[in-house]
Amino acid sequence: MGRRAVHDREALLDAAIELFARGGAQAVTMAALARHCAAPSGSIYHRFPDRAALLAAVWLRTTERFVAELVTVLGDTPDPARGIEAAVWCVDWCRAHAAEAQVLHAGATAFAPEGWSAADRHNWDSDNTALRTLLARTARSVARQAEIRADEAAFAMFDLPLATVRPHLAAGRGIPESASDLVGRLAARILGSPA
Amino acid sequence: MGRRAVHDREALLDAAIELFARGGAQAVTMAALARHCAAPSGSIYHRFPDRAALLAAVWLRTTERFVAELVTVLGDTPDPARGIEAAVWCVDWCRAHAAEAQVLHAGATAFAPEGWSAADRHNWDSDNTALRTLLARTARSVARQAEIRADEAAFAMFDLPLATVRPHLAAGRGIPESASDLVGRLAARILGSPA
DNA sequence: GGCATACTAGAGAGAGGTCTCTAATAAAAA
DNA sequence: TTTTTATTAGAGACCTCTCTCTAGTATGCC
Repeated sequence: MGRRAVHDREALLDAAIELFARGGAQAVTMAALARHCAAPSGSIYHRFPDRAALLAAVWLRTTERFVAELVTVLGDTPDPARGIEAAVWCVDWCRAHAAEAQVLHAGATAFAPEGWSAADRHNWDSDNTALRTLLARTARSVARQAEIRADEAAFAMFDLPLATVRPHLAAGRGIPESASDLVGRLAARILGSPA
Repeated sequence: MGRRAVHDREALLDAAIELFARGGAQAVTMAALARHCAAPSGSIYHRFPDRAALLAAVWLRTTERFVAELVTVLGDTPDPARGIEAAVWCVDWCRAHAAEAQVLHAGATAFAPEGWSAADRHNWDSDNTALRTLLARTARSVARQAEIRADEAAFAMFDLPLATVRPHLAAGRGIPESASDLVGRLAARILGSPA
């Protein structure tokens, strides 16, 4: 099968995410990645045809991992209690994955998707529509049972945890345990369950 | 008094904010700003000693303007009703100032404050402590009257509107009117006033 | 008018990043 | 062993950006 890889794709992406967490997208350069991994630039270009492909891969792998876990947390037929759990889980995930949380929190636009290849753009689109339908379905289901509006339920489950986590990520701090508590309380208040 | 300025400081900052809204901090280069204003690079460097000073000015002017208006909205002795107004006002401000909202939403770290001059860093520090004490005082006052915790009140007044606005900013869309409604309802629910 | 001043104007050096290209190398397959 | 192939290795052309430096120009004041 040819020579065994010293720098495999996953390790390079891990390093790229690390660079991103430290200095934002502008710190994720092919040259910086090569330095950080002590790899020659050729090895980087062997995996990623250009910088846009690297940035796309950082975004896509991170979001896909996050959503895959989120799906299992939400389960098949989410109710308000499950919605609160999901909100708290988002906070806990950010605490456990500090660097990837920075990626998520920066949003796709930080990775210059306008420069991505057609294939990467397509993957991004499918991820987006899949996520949107998942969230819409979940929000509707929870909102019906909690007797509130769907946009309120959606906020409580997804925007609320990200908003709580955001100041800590921006400051480069870790996420305190109290953030999970706060999200649990607020989500409970919005979703109307006993606090 | 010397020659009249063709490119004055405020106009350059407006242009820089425009560039930021379109392409993030990496798009705010001295060269790009010069191109965008059809000014020679010398004129840019006449106003801003280096790129870090430009980025600092973009951040500082934007936040100082926002906070100055916020102070008047909050008034002297904020109560829960005033807190809800402030939350909705944040959303309306973002709608009315799309480009500056992008700056605010990106956070200071997007402007590489580690490279700022000592003077700019100092201004940033004072702004921060002033804002923090303002928010803490407001949150305490509102929380006492609403009989909730201070961190919950702070969330409802400041993090909540930013979180609601965030997805729209990230997508490059304008802020819909419905966002103001949503924030009003959620803030009312958290602050415990009649919805 | 003449002078001082504040600004415009833009060339150019130097640094760093992107990407291409060729050669070397290690491991699996024949 | 020989061949094939995936990968490492890194030199180098090209581009863009930052920042410096010198010269030119318009305006207010004496």
